[in-house]
Amino acid sequence: MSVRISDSTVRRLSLYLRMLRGLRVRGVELVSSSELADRAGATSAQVRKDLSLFGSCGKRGRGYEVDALTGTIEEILGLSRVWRVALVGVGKIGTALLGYEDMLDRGFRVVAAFDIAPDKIGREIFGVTVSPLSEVESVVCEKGVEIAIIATPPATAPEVAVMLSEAGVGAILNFAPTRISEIDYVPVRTVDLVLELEGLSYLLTSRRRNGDD
Amino acid sequence: MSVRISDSTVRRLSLYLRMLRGLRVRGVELVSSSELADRAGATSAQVRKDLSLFGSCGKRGRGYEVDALTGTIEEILGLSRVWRVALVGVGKIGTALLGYEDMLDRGFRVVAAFDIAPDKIGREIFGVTVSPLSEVESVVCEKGVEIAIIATPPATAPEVAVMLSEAGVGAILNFAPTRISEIDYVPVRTVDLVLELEGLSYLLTSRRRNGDD
DNA sequence: CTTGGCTTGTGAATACTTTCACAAGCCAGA
DNA sequence: TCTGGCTTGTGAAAGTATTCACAAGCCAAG
Ligand SMILES: NC(=O)c1ccc[n+]([C@@H]2O[C@H](COP(=O)([O-])OP(=O)(O)OC[C@H]3O[C@@H](n4cnc5c(N)ncnc54)[C@H](O)[C@@H]3O)[C@@H](O)[C@H]2O)c1
Ligand SMILES: NC(=O)c1ccc[n+]([C@@H]2O[C@H](COP(=O)([O-])OP(=O)(O)OC[C@H]3O[C@@H](n4cnc5c(N)ncnc54)[C@H](O)[C@@H]3O)[C@@H](O)[C@H]2O)c1
Repeated sequence: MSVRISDSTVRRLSLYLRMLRGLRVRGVELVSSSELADRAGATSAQVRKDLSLFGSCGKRGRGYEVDALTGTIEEILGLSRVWRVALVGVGKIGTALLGYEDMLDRGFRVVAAFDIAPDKIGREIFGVTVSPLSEVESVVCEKGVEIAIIATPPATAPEVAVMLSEAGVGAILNFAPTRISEIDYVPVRTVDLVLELEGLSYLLTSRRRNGDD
Repeated sequence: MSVRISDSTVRRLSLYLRMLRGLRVRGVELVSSSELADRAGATSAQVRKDLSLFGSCGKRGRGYEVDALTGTIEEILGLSRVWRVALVGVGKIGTALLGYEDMLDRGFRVVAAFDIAPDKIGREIFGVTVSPLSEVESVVCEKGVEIAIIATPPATAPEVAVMLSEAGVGAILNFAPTRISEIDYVPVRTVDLVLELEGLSYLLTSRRRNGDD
């Protein structure tokens, strides 16, 4: 019954979903593939292909029902529920993430935080109490943590990932600029800020090289 | 003379470069495509294809010269220099970014910061003085800002992007979960944390649906 | 100098994604 | 009920990216 949905399609589905939720709040009932496309930066054909992957619910001549489509995409992406998230490394970026309200609005609740620095442990930050990393196993189990975010220095990230996967975390989002290979079928995604800047550096440089065209 | 290098290749080049710099510090002189591949999460054939895009410098039977290859990739990506970066929106994430030393180590120096909140303006944070957004044009020009990072609330991000491109910024890295379309040939990359979490949500959900295989 | 082990560089093959283009279908209005 | 305008769903085509597989080349050792 399940089709494999490619990574790039999943990303676009997320974007469509964000738009659809906005439309729903505004009371819009129908939306066409080209409207969705405009705001997600895709083409209308792309949108229709994406949506047709899971026997689709559009109405020829009219468009898609906002309500139904929102539900379907939430179902596919697993977003009709709230995920329990842990944060490891309550430093500069970790603290910012703890205060990121958007996460909860979109279905990700931070229920635990870990650090190794004695001055961080025990403190309550944005409503979450920081536990010592040594207690990761018990806390993850007790609070039912499903996804972890790593925001520790790059050198420690791989070992932290191992601890997390052994503690039973199901997926990891890594902010440290270190490659972490999939451990024991726990998927890992890395967000690397500097990598993105380097991509922009390439664009600026190659453009300059080819005479600004 | 210039070949178009695809986005995914550019990303991998960044990863190779990071590894190469590490090897250089450790005094390693030669590296094979399979060693590079291991740590970048690619295959050796992929590495060789990537490197052969720009008439390559490998030695059959031995591998690639770490030093020469580092230089070549830095040249291609435009990383043999320091880029001047501005940060707009000195809130939770913006402050964390100002304190992110790794950026400078990798060739991106934050030379200006902007906000609209009166209590932020004029303060010096991690060595950078916060200017009012209204002065963006003069400050960008004066300090020679080439790349800007947007860390303002999502609703204001698009208008900030317009101001930045009009002020002469060459590229934008956007942290707000809003699509910003390319304005006037200024490339924009968006880093969307929640989108990444949603991708993980999909993986966990689809796996569960298909019986953990 | 020759052999053997190893690694690059690259066409060809495969796999994956996106775009095209149009029949099929829906609805509003006459 | 019929017509015309509009939008979906989808094969087929085009475009990209990755993997395969092997000749070409290098070096060290004998
Ligand atoms: N600061 C940023 O804006 C930024 C942006 C993108 C990525 N990053 C990355 O995020 C990571 C953290 O950066 P930061 O600037 O917040 O650094 P930081 O030094 O402010 O914070 C690191 C925190 O991790 C804790 N820590 C260290 N080892 C640990 C371990 N083994 N287990 C648990 N906690 C541990 C430290 O006690 C500290 O609180 C780094 O990998 C950095 O490259 C930072
Ligand atoms: N907090 C996080 O960890 C986090 C993570 C990822 C993405 N983001 C995104 O980054 C953005 C900022 O988030 P935050 O948590 O730092 O919010 P914040 O409210 O702490 O900071 C926003 C800052 O932007 C300033 N600002 C508002 N409008 C502005 C304008 N037009 N020009 C310049 N400055 C302006 C505000 O004065 C404030 O200082 C949001 O779009 C958020 O979705 C935040």
